[in-house]
Amino acid sequence: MELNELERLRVEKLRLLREAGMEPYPARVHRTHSAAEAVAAFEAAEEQGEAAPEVIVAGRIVGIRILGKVAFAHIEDGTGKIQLFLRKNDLGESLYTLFKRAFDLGDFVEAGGPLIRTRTGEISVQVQSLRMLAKAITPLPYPKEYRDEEGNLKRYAAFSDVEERYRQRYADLAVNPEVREIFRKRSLMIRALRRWLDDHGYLEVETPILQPIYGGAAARPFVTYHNQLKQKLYLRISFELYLKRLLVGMYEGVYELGRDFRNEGVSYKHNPEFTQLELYRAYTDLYGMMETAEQLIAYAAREVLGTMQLPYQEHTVDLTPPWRRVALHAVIREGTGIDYRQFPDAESLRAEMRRRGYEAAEEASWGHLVDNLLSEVEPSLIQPTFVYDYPSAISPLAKQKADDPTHVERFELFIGGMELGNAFTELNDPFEQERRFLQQGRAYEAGDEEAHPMDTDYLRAMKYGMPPNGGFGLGIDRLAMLFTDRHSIREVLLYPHLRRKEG
RNA sequence: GGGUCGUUAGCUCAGCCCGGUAGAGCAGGGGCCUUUUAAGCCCAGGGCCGCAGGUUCGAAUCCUGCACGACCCA
Repeated sequence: MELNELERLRVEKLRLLREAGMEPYPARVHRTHSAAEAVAAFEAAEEQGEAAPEVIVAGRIVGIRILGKVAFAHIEDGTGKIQLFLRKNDLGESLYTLFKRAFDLGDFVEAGGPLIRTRTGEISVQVQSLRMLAKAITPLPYPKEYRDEEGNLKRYAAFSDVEERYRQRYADLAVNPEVREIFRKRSLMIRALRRWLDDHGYLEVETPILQPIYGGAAARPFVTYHNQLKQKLYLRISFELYLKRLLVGMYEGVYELGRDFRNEGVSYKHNPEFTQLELYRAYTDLYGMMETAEQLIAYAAREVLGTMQLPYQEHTVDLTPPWRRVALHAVIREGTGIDYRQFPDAESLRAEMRRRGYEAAEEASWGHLVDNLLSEVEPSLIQPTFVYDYPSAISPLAKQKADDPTHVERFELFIGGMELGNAFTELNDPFEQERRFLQQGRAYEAGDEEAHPMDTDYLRAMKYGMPPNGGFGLGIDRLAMLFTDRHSIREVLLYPHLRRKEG
């Protein structure tokens, strides 16, 4: 192990501890109270006029102030912080000296003694016994905390280098409590989504991540290989086709919450693997899914944040249902001045887009050009908005509108200027589905690498009869961004993808 | 993929324009200090200045390339 100067000094302290008969990495812990429990126990005793309880607390040292023959330290555990008050008279010469010489910021320790209030009124453990639980060799970049003139808690030189925070997330979490809070909220959010679905007749299921044919979205897959079966396999880009097969199998409502993988660029709202919720429900449609989306997300906000008014970047997002519903052609015309319905082929739409100063790639199909126009509008869709009626060409799994087969019953949900969800009245006509797959095949031939592949087993399932149904997919990471007011998906992923770096 | 910016001590940063061989605060080390909470005071340390090359008597500083990251655009 290569050690720097600071680490070598701490290794020397390991020796000091062992010489004093104190094992730096013992197996047993004798904690009687968490930090929060100790504080509560003291306050309860104080209120009852009883003697202060004796406790043993355990945690990481996050602050030390040595004043001579007396010292103060704060330790932190999963419930919060508590102060240790150490006196030479209480600990004895040798243990007190060992504390001064061998205990550092970042060490996990155990301290026992009665609870007291110090002169400044802070509830503290007046330490009689002290053990090392795990000596830290590498110093954690603990910031200093202080209160400014207005009394706001400020931090001095906090560990904030974005790259290092992601590469060493453990250190980030250890020293930045607000980062821990992001992932706590994320977990509560996912729990709330599950609870709502479980309470509304959805069955949670698990479907293959390794798939012989990928599908359910427009994206390039990661490819892998099964050696024994001598078979190419894809990491799933969505759960859609496997979940809808289950409706053929007579489940009325199913959902899956898990990881999708898309072999595409990284951005503030894209990571190659991301978490998705997909749900499907028989005997409903696009409009049922709009209500489901509203109820589900509003419920999670109420449970996790206690409010429907979310501060997001410089905006306040109001999640109170019902949400705005606007047709795709209308929202695009509103934002760009182009009514794409007047330009029904790629050539004329491309010309019109260029005339208005928008980029339009030569090889882009009509459907993709429409999608490009939507991207122009996307950042302005801050309040929850269902954009509905999408071109069939870019929606091979959705049912066409009865009065306009060039469009399908599909919506995308936008909140905070991001696409959060996608839903259809699901296509359940096997012959139409076959035509769509063939159409996608032609698009692939024409150079669209994201075109949907043919899936004959899916067609076979549909031929047995698939009930009319609605489906909705929700980007969990982006919802977490919204709930925690983070502008980057990496802030809501514990281990975001980074390029490898030597050393 | 393109553009802009960044990378200096364990952490947070200054120094770079205008080249002369590296600084601060915190952390760490030694000392004083028996109620502190950014504790205080004194002393002494600590650096492949992202990597490689070029220009120059001399490069953290100027130039080129590369790596990694941030932001914007595609």
